[in-house]
Amino acid sequence: MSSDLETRTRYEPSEAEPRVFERWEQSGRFHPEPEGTPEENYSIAIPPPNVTGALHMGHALNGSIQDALIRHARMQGRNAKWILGTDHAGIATQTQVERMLRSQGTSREEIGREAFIERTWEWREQYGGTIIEQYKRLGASADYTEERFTLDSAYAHAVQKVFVDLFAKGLIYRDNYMVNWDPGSRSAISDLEVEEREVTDTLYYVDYPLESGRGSLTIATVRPETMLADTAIAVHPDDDRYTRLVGETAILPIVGRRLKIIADPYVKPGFGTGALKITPGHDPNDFEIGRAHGLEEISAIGEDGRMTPEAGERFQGMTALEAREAVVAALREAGAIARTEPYTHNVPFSHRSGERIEPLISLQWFMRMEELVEPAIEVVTSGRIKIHPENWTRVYLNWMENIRPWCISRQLWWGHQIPVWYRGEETYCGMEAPEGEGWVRDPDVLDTWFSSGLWPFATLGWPEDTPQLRAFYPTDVLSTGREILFLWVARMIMFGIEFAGDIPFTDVYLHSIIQAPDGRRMSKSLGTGIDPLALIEGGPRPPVYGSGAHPPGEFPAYGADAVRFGLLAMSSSQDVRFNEDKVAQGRQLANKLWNASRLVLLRAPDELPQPQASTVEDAWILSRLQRAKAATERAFETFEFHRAVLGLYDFVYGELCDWYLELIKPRLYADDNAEVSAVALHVLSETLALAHPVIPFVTEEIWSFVPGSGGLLMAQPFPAADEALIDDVAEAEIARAIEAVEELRGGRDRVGAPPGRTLEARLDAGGYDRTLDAVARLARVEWSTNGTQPVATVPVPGGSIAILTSDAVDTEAEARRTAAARQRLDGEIARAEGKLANRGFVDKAPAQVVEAERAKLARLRSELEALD
RNA sequence: GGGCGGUUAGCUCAGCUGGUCAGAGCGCCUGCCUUACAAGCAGGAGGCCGGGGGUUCGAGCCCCUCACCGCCCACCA
Repeated sequence: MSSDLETRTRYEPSEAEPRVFERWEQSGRFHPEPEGTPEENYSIAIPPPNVTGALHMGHALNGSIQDALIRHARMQGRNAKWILGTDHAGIATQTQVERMLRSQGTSREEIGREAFIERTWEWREQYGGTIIEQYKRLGASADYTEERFTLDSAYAHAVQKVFVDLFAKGLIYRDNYMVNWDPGSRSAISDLEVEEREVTDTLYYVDYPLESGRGSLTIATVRPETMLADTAIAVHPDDDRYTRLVGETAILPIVGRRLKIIADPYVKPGFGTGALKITPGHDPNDFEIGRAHGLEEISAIGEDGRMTPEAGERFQGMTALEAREAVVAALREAGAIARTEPYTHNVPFSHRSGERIEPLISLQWFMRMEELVEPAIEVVTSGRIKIHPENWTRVYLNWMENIRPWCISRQLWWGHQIPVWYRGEETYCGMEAPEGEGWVRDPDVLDTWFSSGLWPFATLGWPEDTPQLRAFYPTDVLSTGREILFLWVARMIMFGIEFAGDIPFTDVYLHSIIQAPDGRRMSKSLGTGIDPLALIEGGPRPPVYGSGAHPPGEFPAYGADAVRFGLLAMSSSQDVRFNEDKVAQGRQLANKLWNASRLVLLRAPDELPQPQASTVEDAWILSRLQRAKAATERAFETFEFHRAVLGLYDFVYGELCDWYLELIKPRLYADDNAEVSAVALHVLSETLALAHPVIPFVTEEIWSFVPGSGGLLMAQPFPAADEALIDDVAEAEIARAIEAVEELRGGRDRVGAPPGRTLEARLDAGGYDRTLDAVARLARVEWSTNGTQPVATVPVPGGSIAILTSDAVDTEAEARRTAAARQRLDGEIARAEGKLANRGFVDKAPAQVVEAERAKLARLRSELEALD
């Protein structure tokens, strides 16, 4: 294997990653034994992806986050379990299978419920494993040995138990109530599955004649077809225009129904005509008003989206849209339409099917939330559960405080069937079918979110008292997108407290949403989505992703580490545009680590002493390493993953490779290099361990070449910062040397020195005692004490360096350059002097800030002086 | 209608409690096939930190306000 290291100058993720994953999985370390307490252990329950799903960017980002957290905890020596599984995803899955059936020329109605469910299970067998395999490709160190599915029999048992218990407590009830009817999936959906879209409709002004014959009342509506179900007209109680009419009766055009004119403060006098038709059967507000006033509820539109017999013979069977046209035509004919105007407003649509929601009254199961909400609020206000970023806490609390009943029944076949049976007037709720003949089970299934609300504990075996539950519940972190904070997170908290007896997790991390490069949502239908696997293994790059350095065509095979790095680097603010450069940056980092390791490993002797700093650069890199470790640790603690990865990148490039390795090359190439090898290897090993949670593959691969490493990097301790190794003196000296080298290189360039040429230079600055040779070598100069006139002078910390020789010097340009440098220094000196002359600054600023300013001034002055 | 983010180099973004904070990656320009890496190395150009007020000795960083952009929540026909 070591031949790879010698010959390969490029790290090949596609070659290494599958091999490394194999080793991990074989090691059994993804599966923790259910030992110890939840406090000692660490666990994360994955937001279960839909079985129907394929890995998208959201999964990949969240997977990268969770895996980083899990690996970090595991390396800290904690028994770490990443609970894995998939969700049966009622509507989504049923839709997919129905589509398949249609393509086969049949339908679910045709084959019947039992066969349909069977087909769906088959479908799941065939396609349900896809996303799990994709998580593996990402490097997810989840517990694959205990994969869960929300329809597994044990899980179903938990769901039934929760329902039965809540029913017994009276929190679940059945009622005729206004629901969001989704004509697309032919099911009720919850408020949270409704999305508002802006639509321009026509606002019709319709005259409703008064029964008294004394004129008419004009109302405004965008849905004239619903007037067939009107049962009243409402005006505001203080609306002087109408108060005299309250209690009178109007006649519903076309239908002729008598409508009472009522007063209700809900009506906005300023909107439309100030008179509102009340349709309790088809409008949520009207429904409330109707119940408050005891109005009749008429259902003119049925669950099939067509007009019911109650709409009248003329309209029965029409779709709502057809009925609208017919009603308008009839009204026009009767001269009842006063006028029309275009009207733009928000209209509810189904999140799932995309169809316009039809509010209607339906017999559904509901869950009362007040009792469960209270403790779920308390655990957050008390800080037992922390939400990150913090400002989402208020959003959570606000929603919880205004919570409404949850419609939990769905008119689907795929899901947890409601454990309720009916016989005549009797209703039975229980885990098993009731004894006796003639019972019919409720055909509806539960909202998918009802079952996924039990995820953190049902996956661990609840309601049984299992070792897994005892070892890993409560879990530690729940990482997810904020769009399901209410849909899912809030419900897990409520169910967790109520049924598992404790909060389900202590931290909720709401990650960024990654958008397409043009700022739109990543979506299949828009063509703005990309497949993370295409990034990892190579694949099509859609047009919106192609530009500049990344033209449309194919993604290169970046590898999983690069994708993980890139996604974490992008995840800073709440909405972030996908940036392929960041992924490329991750690939460069992997490659850099690989090559840095080659430099160190291929030269390290077999016998190494204890690593110990013997030079200033050794002390420097050890000191910088401690800072990198502390910064990484802090980033993990605060869920600031972009800082963790970009900080690592900066350390590896800006300190380890660009400077430390360059500084030690002469020592490394010497015959007796054991001492420096020991330090270099130590720093390399710690860096690999530090980076492992975010780029696990390449670090693990390199680790296998580290002499004496033995075992897996994933099982090594996570490096902790050692304060004792912080060395401010060494840091200052190397910082100074680096600046001098950079200044000199710039100077060389300006005097036109060929890259290979060694120049004569004179150091007119202090503080370089231990770095003289290093500066000379890295800047390719030879120190001289020659007092001749320099061809160029560069300012460096503590003075200046005079460049004495050169082949082709543009003295004029260099003079301009020196003048510019002088001008800059003059300016900075003036600014510093001004600051220090300011009494306010000297008196009020902290002493150390003032001191630093004085030191800065002194330094600038000496640099200016040295230029002359 | 309420709330939350964002507006910093050509592009995508960092800038933690206000004091070397004006940065990174990519792109661009100039050199280098220097014995870890050409998917590399070195150097360089490029920004009144969205506009306007204010607080402060000192403000991308705090306050107010305006303007756009994005998202979440919300029962105005």
